[in-house]
Amino acid sequence: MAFLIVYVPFAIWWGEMEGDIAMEEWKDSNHRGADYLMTMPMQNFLADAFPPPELLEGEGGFEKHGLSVAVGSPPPTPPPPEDGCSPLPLTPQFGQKFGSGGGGGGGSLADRRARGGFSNVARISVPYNQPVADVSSAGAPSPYVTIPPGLSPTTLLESPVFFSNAMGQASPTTGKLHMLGGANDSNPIRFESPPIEEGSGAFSFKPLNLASSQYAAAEKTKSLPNNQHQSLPISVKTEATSIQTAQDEAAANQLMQPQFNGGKRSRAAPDNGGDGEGQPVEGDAKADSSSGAAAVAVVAAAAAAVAEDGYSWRKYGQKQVKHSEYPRSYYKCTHASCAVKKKVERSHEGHVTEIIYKGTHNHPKPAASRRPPVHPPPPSPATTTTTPLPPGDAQADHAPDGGGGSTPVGAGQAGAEWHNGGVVGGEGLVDATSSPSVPGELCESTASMQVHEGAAAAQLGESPEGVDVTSAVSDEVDRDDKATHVLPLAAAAADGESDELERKRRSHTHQYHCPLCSFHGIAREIV
DNA sequence: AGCCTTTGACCAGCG
DNA sequence: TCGCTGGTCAAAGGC
Repeated sequence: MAFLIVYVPFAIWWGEMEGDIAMEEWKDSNHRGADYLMTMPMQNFLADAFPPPELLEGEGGFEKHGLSVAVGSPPPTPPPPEDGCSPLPLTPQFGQKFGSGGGGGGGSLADRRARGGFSNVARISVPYNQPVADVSSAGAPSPYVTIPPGLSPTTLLESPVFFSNAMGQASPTTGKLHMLGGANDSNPIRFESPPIEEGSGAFSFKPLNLASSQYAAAEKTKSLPNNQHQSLPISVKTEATSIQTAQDEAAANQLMQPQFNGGKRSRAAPDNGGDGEGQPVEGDAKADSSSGAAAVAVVAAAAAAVAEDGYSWRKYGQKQVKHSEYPRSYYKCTHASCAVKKKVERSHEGHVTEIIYKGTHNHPKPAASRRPPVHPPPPSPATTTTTPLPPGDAQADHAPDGGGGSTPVGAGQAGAEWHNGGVVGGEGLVDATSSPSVPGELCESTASMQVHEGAAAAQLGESPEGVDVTSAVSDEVDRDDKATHVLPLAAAAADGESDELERKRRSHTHQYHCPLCSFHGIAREIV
């Protein structure tokens, strides 16, 4: 089946967060490829959201604002985030023993290796440490985040994750671009319906950088003036079996707001692989966020949405997969008649590197009641600061349940500051601002995150700070899971994968930055 | 008591 | 047919 893949990169901001976040690199102007195929039947959602490739290319590529989303298969149902909390990955999975490999405990050597978890260690840092600048320059592919089935591409696109505010920056993905046309004329990209083909779309977000780890971050901070953030790659993929309709939007809407209210996390830990799921971004966000409370909320919601879909999930397995550095956790929707499943890969640090949804929820999200109560975020000092929170620490609560976590706490309240990757193309920033709270999964440091109202401001006419959204069109052709699989940017770069691959990967991508949390997100279209 | 996570084992697909 | 790999099951235990 087709997948909707979303890559959400986490980035860590080093140094100033100001609006400067230039995501330049993100865009890959050259590669849009003819491949830009949006074959998914998601047209419904995406139609507006994605600009035609041509448009994108206008600027050498893609970088226009907005996300590009590829929809592969039937649009996933957008799960409204219910739980207010998004789980943050607090607990690294380092010593964790990974689920049984096929062989189970006694299993084959391979299994043992996999389970050993040892292997992971070596690999862990790779993706995260790379400085953004490098990445961008390198064109490193970013990791992705998959969009939950519950979320419709549209939702994602509009979600705060990608855009600073609910209003949503105009972006191909958001589908709002077309609306913004006037405002953002500068943007090359307009959202006319992008060429989307049914059946094969893929929507993905990739994490750009990899320096998610605090450790690395700390060091880099000093050294990297410009490269202020490192990102952690997160990919989210969704395989949707059915098409979503209004439901998605509704869900999206729900995600946007309610979530933030909840303070308490639900138990379920959706994305987390069981580790802690994300915790709602609380706290700090508020500090600065004041400026964009609303926007923040939205953003957070979006983030949450990505990270958590608002549904309740039960983890039924974990396993180290060969192609992935990190263990993959398997979740099922706890709803009686719902067969939706999702696979979540988390880094040892607890960052979600990839989420793959399979199926579509055939039921409404869990009652709001489950949403975590809002926890007042502890004021975090460094709201804007780059100091990355320790993965675990930052989060106040994580909202576990799949849905759970959808939102982080107070997301609305929390003001996590997000920057969307500006258009790399060098165009003006599109600001999107970020969301206050990001689901832990997506953003570890959510607590500290603040939201810039950039996006909102943008709409308002204010210039967004640092939020850049980049979109690129890519040639990407991969459809299968592997194809969708996200490689850490750093790794990719290091590996020296062909430029093309990276280009492809980056194509149709949009970047997002969260100054505080280092969350970088990239949406990528996969055909 | 219910729900969830953990994790070894089992199963199916593929080369 | 075998081995590898990914996905799922289910017992045990925790909250």
